[in-house]
Amino acid sequence: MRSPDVVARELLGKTLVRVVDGERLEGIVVETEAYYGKGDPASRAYKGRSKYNTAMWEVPGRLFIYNVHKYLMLNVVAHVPSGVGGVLFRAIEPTFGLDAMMRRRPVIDMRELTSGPGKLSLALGVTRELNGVHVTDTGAPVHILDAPPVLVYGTSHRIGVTHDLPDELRFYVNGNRFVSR
DNA sequence: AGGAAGATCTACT
DNA sequence: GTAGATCTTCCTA
Repeated sequence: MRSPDVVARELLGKTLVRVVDGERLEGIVVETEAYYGKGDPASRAYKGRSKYNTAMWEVPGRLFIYNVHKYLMLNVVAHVPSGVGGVLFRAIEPTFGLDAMMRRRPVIDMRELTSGPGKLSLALGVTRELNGVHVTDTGAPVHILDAPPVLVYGTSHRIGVTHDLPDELRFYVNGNRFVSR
């Protein structure tokens, strides 16, 4: 229940957990981006509320999933009360269940496994049915485990957006191999 | 109904 | 570094 940019920073270092087909997959969040609502031309909420993006207006802490090209983007809803916004997971450092991730996304170079929003969705077996799942519920098929905040981190403009805001809304763990670029 | 654009990725130069 | 694949949503007619 805070601004997307605050949540995006504080998600760095937390553990993203995915339970699928009886297997547990884990990774440390190393790259995120913040998206606002009206006023943010890069946001999926920019053009107003419709069926597919309605999660961005609703309860913070739930997943928001949508596609770009052939891939699914994994987001968590984040905003102050009665606000609009979300945080995109752009990269994780895989820490558990690597073999199961490799099955879903075979790669030679491990660095390619989860170093991008579309890549991590494939590796973690993300599907549209996960829309609306609460990430604070440790019994959920996708949830997040708390960890000490990463105090020093890098920032940049968001990647791949055609109309960005003046602020730098991409956050990443300095020097981590799994950061997308 | 049709076409364009997009928070991407891969393959090839 | 650039081109092309590919799927959902949105805009216009």
